[in-house]
Amino acid sequence: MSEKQRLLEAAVDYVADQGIGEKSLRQLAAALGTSHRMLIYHFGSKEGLLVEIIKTVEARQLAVLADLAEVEGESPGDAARRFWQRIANPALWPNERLFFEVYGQALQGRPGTTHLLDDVIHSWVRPLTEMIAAQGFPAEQAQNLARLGLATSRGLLLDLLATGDRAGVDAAMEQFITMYEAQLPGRATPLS
Amino acid sequence: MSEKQRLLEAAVDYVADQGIGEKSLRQLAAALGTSHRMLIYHFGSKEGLLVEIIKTVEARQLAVLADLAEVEGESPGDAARRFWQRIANPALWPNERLFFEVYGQALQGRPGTTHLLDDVIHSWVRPLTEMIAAQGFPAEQAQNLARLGLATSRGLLLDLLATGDRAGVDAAMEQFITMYEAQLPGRATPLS
DNA sequence: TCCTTCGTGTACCAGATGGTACATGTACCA
DNA sequence: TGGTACATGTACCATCTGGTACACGAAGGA
Repeated sequence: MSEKQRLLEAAVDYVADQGIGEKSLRQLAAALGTSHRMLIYHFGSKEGLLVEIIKTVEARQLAVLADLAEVEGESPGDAARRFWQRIANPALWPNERLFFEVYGQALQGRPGTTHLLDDVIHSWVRPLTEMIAAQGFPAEQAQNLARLGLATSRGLLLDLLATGDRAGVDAAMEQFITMYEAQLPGRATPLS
Repeated sequence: MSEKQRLLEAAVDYVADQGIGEKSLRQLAAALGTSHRMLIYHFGSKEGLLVEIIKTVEARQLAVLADLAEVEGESPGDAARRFWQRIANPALWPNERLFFEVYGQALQGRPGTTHLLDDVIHSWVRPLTEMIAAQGFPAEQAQNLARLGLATSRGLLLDLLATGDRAGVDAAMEQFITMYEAQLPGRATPLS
């Protein structure tokens, strides 16, 4: 692995812990055991470094999704539960905090961050839609459910990161999954 | 209204538009037609200003909630729809973008922002729980539904602010409300 | 009239900022 | 051996940063 790559990984770990907002190149460099001169050397400019950090954060987030291979014979509700258990894992919190920090800055148009907005929804909704459609939902409803499930997960994650109240948030997610299970095709729908 | 109050309101409007992240006192002051000297004079320090801005953002957010007086004879689903219509109103987007930007920074422990985390969940969940409990839900489930509804709304709002896809996000919310209506007490629950 | 409060302009400060110039070291390949 | 690509240290730069010192003026109450 190149020195550049090593520095980048270390930089992401550091800003995941400390926040990316107010850090100067010199602070960053000192924490990584190098000099601000080297960061400019490898990444061209501060914004160049920012862009690469964000790409890494994005990649780490997507890795969580990609890791969710399907389990044979698992019910849709249990798949959702496993999905949530994985996302809510405290080991991922630093990266998720950083994700939301950058998301917020991207919404405000900070240079170098806005490309994150292009994929932040659809790179998740696309695969989730496929998984849900495989349960027998019509395509359009599957997409609505994917988008809804993503939003609910992110919203509850924001709650969890703010309050740390794992039990309360878990209960809310369980409520959601219960409602989802009641919608599954092949089940009597109380309204029809 | 004091000069300080006037400046504060103008400052919040400005950072709602431009982001609060990288702005210096001088940039802020220039945009407000004053000098950085005056900002220090009125708010003591940059962080003092930051704190007051955040309080204002928080207050504006809560004003949206407080404005949701109950409507006689409205069904629970329609109340939820009205709730969402109000939140998703584009006129509120700048304030909401700023809200999420500050939220992200608070999660990373930026000084002067973290007090937002104390109330960001419960000041919404408390009143929502009451409204939902009034529909006949048991207390605990009402709280779960409130927390879930808040998270879902915020998650879909993040989606909306990133993609601008009002139709897609509305459809996802409609899916959620449909699932919610199916849970209402006094209705046959398909699992029991 | 005097005094106090509020607001403001000008000028300054020490320190930090992102970025650059230039020389140097080290490894490996021809 | 010489060269070339990567990496690094030192020193410097103009500019900007949050914050301060001080003087000044207008308003208003005693």
